[in-house]
Amino acid sequence: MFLCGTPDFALETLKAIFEAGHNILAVVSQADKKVGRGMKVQMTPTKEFAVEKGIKVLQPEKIRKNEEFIAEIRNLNPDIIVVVAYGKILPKEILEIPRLGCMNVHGSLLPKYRGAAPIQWAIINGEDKTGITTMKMDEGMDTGDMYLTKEVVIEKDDTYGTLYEKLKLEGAKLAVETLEKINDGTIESTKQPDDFTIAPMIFKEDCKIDFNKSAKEITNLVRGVNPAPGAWFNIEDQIFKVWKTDYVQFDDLEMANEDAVPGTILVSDSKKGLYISTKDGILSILEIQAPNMKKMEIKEYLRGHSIKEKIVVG
RNA sequence: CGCGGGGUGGAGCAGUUGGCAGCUCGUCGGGCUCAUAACCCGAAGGUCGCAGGUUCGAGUCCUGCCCCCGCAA
Repeated sequence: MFLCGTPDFALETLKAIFEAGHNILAVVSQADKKVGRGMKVQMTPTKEFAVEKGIKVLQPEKIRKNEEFIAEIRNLNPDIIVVVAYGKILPKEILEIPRLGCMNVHGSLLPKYRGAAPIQWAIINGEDKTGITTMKMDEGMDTGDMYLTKEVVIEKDDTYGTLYEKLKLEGAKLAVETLEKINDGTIESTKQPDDFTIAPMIFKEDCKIDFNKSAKEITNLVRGVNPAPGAWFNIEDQIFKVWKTDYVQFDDLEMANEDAVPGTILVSDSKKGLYISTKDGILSILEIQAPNMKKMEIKEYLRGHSIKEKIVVG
């Protein structure tokens, strides 16, 4: 067999398959990236593991019309190709090479949340559950026939980061289970229902806090993009990132003015915290990051800095 | 040589045109209160990252070095 994938989400599955005793012919990863301060080149997680275990690593810059790469795969003649968070769509000529097809592990309950950022969007939309789906790949974006699914509950305090960790583990387990059943011929793939939704890539603009939404929706956004890239808003032309929030009702807060324009700083106090009005409910900022500073608990931040009350932000 | 910010009492920060080193919180002592993470009074605690330089005088200006952090998913 054969595995394509880059980040540590894929690494978990790679490890599980390796430990289950499958013969991994090669690992395909995106090119190494320059990361960190000083732009040091760092190996991708899957590559690092492969190198350690002496597995062949391929890092084609492009895969479409890359005859050399395609010939290499034909030559290795895998029974199946497993793809996890690889970041590129495989062309038909590659999909057709393995005898048992290509299997993909996706971080949602398909057909919901097809696309690049299923985990983030599930949280942003306030879902109470999501999951993992394994499927037989076709040429579309997460449109292949499904093999197995596994539900995962989204807890109230789950963030993109914590949910990612949970799904990573479930994904690895489900991948191994699916592989075994495919191998035994004890599984059928089923067509996806028609009511699909798309989870597109998330850009910085998507992470801007809109105080015309409810405090609950904003909190879901904050959870969904933590730890990256982070929700943000402006206070007097300075960008502040927000890492943790909660929401309270107007009744719960003294001095709260229900008529305040959404985005008004209602309370800014190093003992009480930072509260901002929204269209529906009050947003309590719990963890903030000012420009060029590290993340700070809000009360800690307000001890050294002042944010004016009554002003409107956003 | 990727871009940028910063090192000031225990914590988070101010510090203006170079001229007595400040603020909020915490800590300690005392007081008030039925009571408090409340309130009042008082106290301790700083080689202003390191090394040079300019100056009558440097946290502040110049040079070199060390360390920390943010963005580049």
